[in-house]
Amino acid sequence: MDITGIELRHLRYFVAVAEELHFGRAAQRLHIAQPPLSQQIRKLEEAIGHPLLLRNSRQVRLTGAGEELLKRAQQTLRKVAEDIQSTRRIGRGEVGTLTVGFIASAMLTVLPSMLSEYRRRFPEVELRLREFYTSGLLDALRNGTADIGFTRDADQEKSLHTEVLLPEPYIAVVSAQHPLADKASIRIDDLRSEPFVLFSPGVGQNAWEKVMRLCQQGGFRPRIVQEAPHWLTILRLVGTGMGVTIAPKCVEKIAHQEVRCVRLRGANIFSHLELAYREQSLTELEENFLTLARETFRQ
Amino acid sequence: MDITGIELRHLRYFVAVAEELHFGRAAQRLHIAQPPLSQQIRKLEEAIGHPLLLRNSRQVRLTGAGEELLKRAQQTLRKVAEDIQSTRRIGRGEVGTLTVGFIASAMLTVLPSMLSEYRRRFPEVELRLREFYTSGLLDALRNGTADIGFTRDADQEKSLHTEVLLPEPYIAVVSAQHPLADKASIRIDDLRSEPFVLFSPGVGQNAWEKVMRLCQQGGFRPRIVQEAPHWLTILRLVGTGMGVTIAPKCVEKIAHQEVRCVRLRGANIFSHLELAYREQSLTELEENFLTLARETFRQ
DNA sequence: TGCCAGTTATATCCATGAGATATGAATAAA
DNA sequence: TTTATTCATATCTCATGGATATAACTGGCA
Repeated sequence: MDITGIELRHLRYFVAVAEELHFGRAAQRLHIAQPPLSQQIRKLEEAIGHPLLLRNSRQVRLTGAGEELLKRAQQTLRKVAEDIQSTRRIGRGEVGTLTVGFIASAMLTVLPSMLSEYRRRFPEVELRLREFYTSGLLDALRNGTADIGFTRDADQEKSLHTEVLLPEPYIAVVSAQHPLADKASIRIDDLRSEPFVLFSPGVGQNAWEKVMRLCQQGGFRPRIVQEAPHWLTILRLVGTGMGVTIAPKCVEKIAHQEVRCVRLRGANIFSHLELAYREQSLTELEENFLTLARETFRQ
Repeated sequence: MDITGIELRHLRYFVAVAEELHFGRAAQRLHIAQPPLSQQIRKLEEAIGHPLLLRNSRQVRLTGAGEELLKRAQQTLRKVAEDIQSTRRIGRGEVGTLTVGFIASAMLTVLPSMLSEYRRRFPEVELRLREFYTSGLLDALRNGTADIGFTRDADQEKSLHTEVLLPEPYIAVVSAQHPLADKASIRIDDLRSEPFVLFSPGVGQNAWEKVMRLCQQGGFRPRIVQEAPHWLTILRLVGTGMGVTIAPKCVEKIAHQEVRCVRLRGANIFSHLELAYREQSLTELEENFLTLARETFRQ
């Protein structure tokens, strides 16, 4: 038997004998009989090429080589146990790094409390948060810059999987001075002749088209007087009377005094907050995160 | 299979697959067929409780847990190899510490060059040298303060083994002014009426008795006027004309102008320079030293 | 001196399981 | 669709780890 024939079994047995200095007690501790223990120790000694234990039928002692190997084998056994623990913790998704991309409006939902809960449950996962527009987030997911993304109305992509977390109705946002400002609800075609301030189309083809289709159902094409990249900007502009906008319902959370949010009656198109990730190769880390996300948004 | 069922074999196999990312090539590298390799990897995954490799029949990839285990298993395999190397070096007696005790007169023989040669051959052995009288050296050997001793005419001790390295004839040392000073050789009974300066009897019963027997063969009991613990002291005293002495032949190496060394004709008692050590449990380190000592003194 | 007790080594047998061979299943490329 | 590649499954064989029984050795004790 050469070195490649040495197994952890030999080290476990040797450590037991070296610690007990007694084959019988060591065998008991290992839950095997004494003769096979003697045999395995002999094989180890043959593989190493030197005696490790001096036995006369009255006492067992370690040779110098045996003392050295005892010290090192104890280390090795401890190390292997630790290695397995550590591997299991990663396997359970308890340790590691997870980069989560999100669009700004996702932070207007239960996402913040979900992230908070995740940190509580998995304190040893380093959670990196990065804000994107949906289109940029899809790129980031594809090239691995982000592991999981919260997107809105993402375009379908091969290699990326998306699932709807939260379907939100659209609302109209108008200036507080606007004639429609105090209505409980309006119909989309009430806005046909209004100037529009809309989210920039660069954020995603699909998101843009949903708004266009909504207007189309009202029988008009919106007259766009301004585009802007953030809902806060858009709401401020709407507040000045520059125009009206159509937004997912969650945006009402950041509505201020100068604007009013009005429900859109009869609209059957929804804005979708989605969970997006690379289809293949979900780690346990990612699975754990996804599971919590689904649970949180289901309510 | 739980953790105690994990063997180095599993780690070796896993590292091969994880490095090759290909079961077939890994199996070749391990000189086994592919199916048993797959089986062993599966067992390892079951023991750990998490998948380590993601395989679809086109490619093999590591999971996060797999990457962790790969890194750690590589370390473990390297460590075990180093442990065995290190153990073997100690087994070969190439590393360690050896305490050698000796009597002063041993340094008048080939011992110094033997020690020099030993250091050349075993540079990683720390050689500790301690000077004793024979009786003290035997104590030191018994209680483990010294591992190997160079003694002279040691008393027999159970548990200590002694072997003769160098039988030396006795010589007479007289003052340069002494009537016998210029004889090529004398007989022991030529000294019958001389005053004697002798080595202290405390150094050992046997050594003392040998000198007594030598005188007895000359038909007299020596008249001892002085005892001293070092040959250099004795020779100085002899040089002053205080008396004569009987010494092992090697002492002539430190004879100075005021004394003369004279061969003793017809004496058949020899002083023995010996090698002494605990009988049981000679380490390779000690064996190597003893072998070189025997070789050196044989010449 | 010889017997006893305690301990390790040896002999032999059995059963587990590591590994081989043959084949199936899955998937990407042609 | 076919083919080539690759991993998994099924089955068999044989090596070997472990059990049992016993021998050999050694120190203590009568």
